[in-house]
Amino acid sequence: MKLPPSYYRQTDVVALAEDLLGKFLVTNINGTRTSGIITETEAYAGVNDRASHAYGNRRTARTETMYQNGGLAYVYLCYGLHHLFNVVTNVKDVPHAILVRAVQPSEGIDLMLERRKLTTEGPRLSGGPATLSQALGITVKHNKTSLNGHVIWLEDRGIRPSKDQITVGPRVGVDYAGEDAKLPYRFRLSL
DNA sequence: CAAACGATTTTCT
DNA sequence: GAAAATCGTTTGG
Repeated sequence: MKLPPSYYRQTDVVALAEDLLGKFLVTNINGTRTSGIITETEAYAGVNDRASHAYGNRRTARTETMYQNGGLAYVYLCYGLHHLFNVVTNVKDVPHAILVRAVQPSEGIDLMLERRKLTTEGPRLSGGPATLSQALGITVKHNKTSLNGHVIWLEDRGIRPSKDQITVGPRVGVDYAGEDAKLPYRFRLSL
């Protein structure tokens, strides 16, 4: 069920981003499990991708996480207040990552509502890259956390999306990336 | 050491 | 639809 370490070392980050649709993202932060079905992802394809933090083989304290062997969480602060969760893929020194942009709540919805300070379910619970992190309790403290451990991990529970459930399009919020902003690296799943 | 800048969300008009 | 909120990372002097 839990995705094995070998899964994350696959080399085609775009194909992997699409494959993550329908997988479960699970956290167990303070002894309580919360999870959701991944419904939106974006691929960030390393040194040749102007939209990636690692474009041009840039190695800094922050991007170092992406250069690690696949199977880690890359969590960073965006706009000073949002924690964005990524899955690091490929092998060591190849800085590929997949941004998880949305999940459909599954387990622990009460706790997710509490973390988000909401009272009812809806798109605002975990329908964006920053809101899903907050709902699942993921923060920058979980940067470099192994996805093979017991805090954050991914599971395959047998959901096999059909092609007509998947929408492909350009990535969001990366206008600064020039031509690369138009690449079809965003994947959405309608259940 | 100073300054600009976001892989966004929420609120207000 | 526009604008604020808000700060670590990165870059330039």
